[in-house]
Amino acid sequence: MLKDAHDPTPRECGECPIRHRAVCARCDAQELEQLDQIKYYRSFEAGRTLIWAGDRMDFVGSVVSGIAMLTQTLEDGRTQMVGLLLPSDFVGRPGREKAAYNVVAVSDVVMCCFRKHPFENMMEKTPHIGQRLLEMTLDELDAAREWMLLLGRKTAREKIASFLAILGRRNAVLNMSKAAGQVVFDLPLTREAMADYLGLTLETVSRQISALKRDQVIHLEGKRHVTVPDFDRLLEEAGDDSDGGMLA
Amino acid sequence: MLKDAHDPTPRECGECPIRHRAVCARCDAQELEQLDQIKYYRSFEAGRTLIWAGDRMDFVGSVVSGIAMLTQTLEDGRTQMVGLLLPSDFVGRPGREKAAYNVVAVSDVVMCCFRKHPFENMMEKTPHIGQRLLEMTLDELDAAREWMLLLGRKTAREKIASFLAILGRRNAVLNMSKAAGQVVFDLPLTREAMADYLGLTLETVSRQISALKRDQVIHLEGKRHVTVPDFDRLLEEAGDDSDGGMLA
DNA sequence: GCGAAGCCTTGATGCAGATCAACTCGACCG
DNA sequence: CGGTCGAGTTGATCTGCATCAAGGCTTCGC
Repeated sequence: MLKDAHDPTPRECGECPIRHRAVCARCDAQELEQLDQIKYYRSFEAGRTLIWAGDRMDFVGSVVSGIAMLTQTLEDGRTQMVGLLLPSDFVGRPGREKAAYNVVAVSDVVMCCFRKHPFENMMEKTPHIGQRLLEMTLDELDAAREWMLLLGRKTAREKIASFLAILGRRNAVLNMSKAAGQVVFDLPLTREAMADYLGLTLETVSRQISALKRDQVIHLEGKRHVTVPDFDRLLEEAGDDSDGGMLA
Repeated sequence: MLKDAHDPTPRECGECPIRHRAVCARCDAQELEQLDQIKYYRSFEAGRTLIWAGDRMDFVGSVVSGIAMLTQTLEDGRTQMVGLLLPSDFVGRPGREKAAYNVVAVSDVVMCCFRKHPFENMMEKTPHIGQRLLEMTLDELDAAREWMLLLGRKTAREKIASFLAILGRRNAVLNMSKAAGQVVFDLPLTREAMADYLGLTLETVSRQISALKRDQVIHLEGKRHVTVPDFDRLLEEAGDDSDGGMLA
């Protein structure tokens, strides 16, 4: 096994940035102490594969910081991203022996890992952990289904616009959207990773981004910094039922 | 609201065909009695839309018999299937007010519906129901991710072969695969529904099925009855990592 | 400063699958 | 029995994206 990028920053759960959004969201002080007994941190540098599909898994865990992707590949090398893991997202499946997907660090990543068997035991005794995991899994399933619509039925331009809209929406929530409609963010992925996300080639991704720039739907500063002057315009380009379907 | 096809067959949980696979799989006699208080059956005829995306949902439930599909549509009518519901599959999301997807009966369908609020209350008091739902949701998420690989990266021929392989595998399990490799089953979907499943047009579906028939990968009797003389051959055509990835 | 490696862009060409259209087949019905 | 309607097939043509190929920009090490 390869050595980690550098020693993970050790932390207390109390000062953990994902404390209130991860599987452990509803744990009390005593439960956190229990988790503390079975957890450890690991860091990975950008580009590193954390887990290979088929590997035996002896832990599950949460992304603490950074971004990772789940991918699947066909024998001939075609690859499709099937999950984008952000801080607080859960990795692994309790009860499963072997990893089903590759997990690759997009940026530098810190993970909070729980030894699998103790974690499974704790889940049995602490229902709200399973309840929280259920919520998170249902959210992921919704995201996957949105993504299936994109993969199956959207044009290349709509795919790019949809992806930008997702990033923009996430950022708008964090930054409490400055001014009217103006949204700004950085692309966290390379063109190739975007292509794997969207079921396109990297050339098509590049061309469609250029096209959206030419048509003033977005502005680009460098390769990664995006400004959306009119978010509604972007949503139109994304093709889906306007409003952004905020579901209870 | 439209009238149901005909009166649903009333049943006891004890003689329910999905008793041991649905959300209620681990319920004891007393819990079944509780469920009985909050459940009712409904029947729908083939083609009927059970639920429209955006509708207020006052129940969740299980498919007892028949097949239904979850679909999403873009404004201009392009539609993508995002879930295929077989007997025992769960419909709806506890905690959610409005339906996120259309649910359409593919064949005649009987559903076991639970009034939503009482069911949510019961989930809180009966952790193993939530645990069972978590298992089922994780399985669905895996299926969705397999599907994403198909939608994003497979050719039309591979998509058709993959779909036939899924049906064949399911049937092989039920029928204990007669003889060496020979697998037989009926297509439960129209060409159009298959197209919506696979992100293709119905013409392309038809052509690729004809091509697989021409190349002796399958035999057809009528439009719907399929025989697969060599299942491994079909799996090769499906393109994915042979063996069929049976994961713990 | 220079070469090499990554990441990205842009152009030329080809092809898989969409689109448009005609036709077949079987089921149902008066 | 003929008519209609829905499901499926097959052909001709078009087009969006993949593929192949060349080159630009930035960063890094020497």
